[in-house]
Amino acid sequence: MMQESGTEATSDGQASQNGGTSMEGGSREGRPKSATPSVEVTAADLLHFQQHQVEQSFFTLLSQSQQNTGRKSPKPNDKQQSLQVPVSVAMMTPQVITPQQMQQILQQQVLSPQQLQVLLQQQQALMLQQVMYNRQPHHESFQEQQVSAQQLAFQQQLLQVQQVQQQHLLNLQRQGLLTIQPGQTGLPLHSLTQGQYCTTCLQHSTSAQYKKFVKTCGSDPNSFYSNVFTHVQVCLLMQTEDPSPHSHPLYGHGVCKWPGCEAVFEDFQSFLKHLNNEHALDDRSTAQCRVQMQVVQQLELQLAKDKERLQAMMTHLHVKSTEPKATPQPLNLVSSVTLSKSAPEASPPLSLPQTPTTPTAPLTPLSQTHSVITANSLHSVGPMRRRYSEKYNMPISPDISQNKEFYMNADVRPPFTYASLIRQAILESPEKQLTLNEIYNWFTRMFAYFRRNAATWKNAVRHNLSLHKCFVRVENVKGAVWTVDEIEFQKRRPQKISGSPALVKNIQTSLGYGPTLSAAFQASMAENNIPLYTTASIGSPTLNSLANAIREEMNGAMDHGNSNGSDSSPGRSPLPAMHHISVKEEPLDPEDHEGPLSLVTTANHSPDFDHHRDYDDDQGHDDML
DNA sequence: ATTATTTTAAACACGA
DNA sequence: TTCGTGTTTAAAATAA
Repeated sequence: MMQESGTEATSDGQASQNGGTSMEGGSREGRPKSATPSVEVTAADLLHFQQHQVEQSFFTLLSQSQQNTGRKSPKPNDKQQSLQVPVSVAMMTPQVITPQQMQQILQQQVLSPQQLQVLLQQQQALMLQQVMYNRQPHHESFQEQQVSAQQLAFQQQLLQVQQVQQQHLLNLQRQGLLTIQPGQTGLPLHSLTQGQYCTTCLQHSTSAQYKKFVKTCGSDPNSFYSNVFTHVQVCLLMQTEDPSPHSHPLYGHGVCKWPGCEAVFEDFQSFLKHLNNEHALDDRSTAQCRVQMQVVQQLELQLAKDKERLQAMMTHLHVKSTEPKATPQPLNLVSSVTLSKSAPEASPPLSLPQTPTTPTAPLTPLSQTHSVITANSLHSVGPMRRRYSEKYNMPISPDISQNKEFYMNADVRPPFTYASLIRQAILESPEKQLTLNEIYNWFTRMFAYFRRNAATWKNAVRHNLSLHKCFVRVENVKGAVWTVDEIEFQKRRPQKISGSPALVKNIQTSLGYGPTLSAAFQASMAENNIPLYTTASIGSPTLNSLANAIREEMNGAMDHGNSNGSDSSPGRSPLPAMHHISVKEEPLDPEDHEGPLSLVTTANHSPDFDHHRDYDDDQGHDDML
C-alpha cells in the first residue's frame, strides 16, 4: 500500500501512528503589543482589563488547586480529558474583531455572559472611538463625501458587531441567563439593525431609557455617533466603578462568573466556598479552563484579522488609521498549552503561568516551558473529531473563506468532514469535477494540515468518495473524475433538530447561534452588504471562487431552514460546544511542523502552493519518531 | 444508553 | 511487482 505509514500496522499495538513525542517548538512570537495606540486607552481598556482578570483567575485557580492534586485521571479512557488549549499570547491589545469571528466565539458558548458582554462592549467602544477619532479635528479638512464614506464603513462594522451582540443577547435569553423585561423584549434585533441603541448599557437599561436614548440620537449619523460615544463611555465607567465589596474576578454582582455557572450568592464568603467546592480542580473545571483559553486564543486570532480588515478599509478610504499599524498582526493562535490532564503527573500539566496583570503587557502566558505551543498542539489533537460544519447545513464554506489563510498556513486541522471538504474541492473546480489526484492537491494546497500524513488522509478521501453516494465517479477520456451529486449531498445532512421548541424558534429566527448556520448566515448577510468584505483580505482568484462556492452553500442552507422563521429546518442544533480539542491521551503525533502560529508574524513560509506537488513525501520523516 | 456519523486502518481487487 | 485507484469491512471516536 502506500508507502507512508512507516508504522505499518504491525503488531506493535495501536500506538503506532501517533506515537510519541511531541516536540515543541517553543513559542516565540512574543510580539509585544505595546503598540497600543494612545487613543484607545480608555474605557475599552478598562473593560479589557476586566476580562483579563477573569481569565487570569482561571489560571490562578487552576494552578493553585493543581498543586495539591497530582492525580492521574480517574479513568484511563476518560476522553475529554486531554484537551489542549491554545493560549493566546497577546490578548491585551484591544482590537476590533469581525462579527463573524465573534460569532465563532459565541457559538462555542464558553464565555460567561459577563465575559461576552465585556468583550462586546469593548469591541463597540473601540469602534466608536475610532469613528470619533476620525471625525475629529484632523479630518475636518476632508471633503464631506469622504467623511461620510468612512463613517459609513465604520458604521457598517459597528452594526455588525451589534448584530453579534444581539445574537448574544438572544442566546442569553434562551439560556435563561439574561432576564429581559417585558418591555424590553422587542428591542434587540430591530434596534440593533438600526444601529441605534447602546448595547453597552442594554444590560441594565430599561426600555424607557433606551427609548430616550434613541430619541436623543435620532437617525442622524453624526448625532448618533456623538451621543453613543459619550454614552458608551459613561456606561463603561459606571460599570467599572461599581466594585463589589469583595472583588474577585470570578465574582460580580453577587453572581459567580465562572463560565456557565451563574450561581448567585448572598455574600462573598458564600461565593468563595462555592468556588472551592464547585470549581475545584476536576475534569470539568479543567476543561472549562481550556475552553476559555481556546476562546481567548480564537478571539485574538480573529481580532488580528479584523483589525487588518479594518485597516484595509481605512486605507481604502484614505483615512489615517487610529491604530498605526494594524497590519498583519500575529494571529497568535498558535501558541497553546497542553492541559492534558491525562498527562499523569509527570510534567506539570498546566502550570499556566500566571499572567501578569498588566493590561498592556504582553501576556506571554505560557511563555514557559513545555507548553507545546505552536500549531503542534493544535493539531496534535490526534484524530480530529470535532467537526461542526457539516451538520447544520453549513458546510465549510463560510468558515473556510473566513479562515482560509489561516488553514493554509497553520497546521491546524480544519473542522470539516472529509465529505464536506471533498465537495468543496470539486465545486470549486471550473468543471465541477476533479480527479482523485486533483482532490488531493486541493487538500494540500488549501490546508497545511494535509501536508502531512498523506497516506492517512488520502485513504480517508478515497474512502469517503466511495462511501458517500453523493460522490459520483464519472469515466472520462483520460481516466475518471469525481463529481458531486448535490441532491444526495443535501440529503445526507438533515439531522433532526433536537432541542426545545424555543431553541428551534430562535434558531429559525436566525438569531440562534446555531453554530455555523445562523452565524454564517449573518455573516453572509453582512457580506452582502459589504461586498468586499470577504474578499478584501484575500483576493486571489481561488479565493473568489471559494467565496462563490460558499455563497452557493449559503443559499442552499438558507433554503433549508433559515429562511426566516417559517421553516422547519432540520439540522442545526444549538451550539456545537466548541470544538474541543481533545487530544488523545496518548500520543500526539510527533509534530514537526513548528509552524508557530504566527501565521502572520513570521512564518509565513507561505506555501506557495502553486507548484504544489504532493506533499506526500514530505511526511515520511514525521511519522516516524 | 443508544444510534448515526466520521475517521482511521487495512485488506483486496484491478489495471497500468 | 509496484503503484494509484477504488471498494469494503471494522473498529474507535464522536455527535446527537
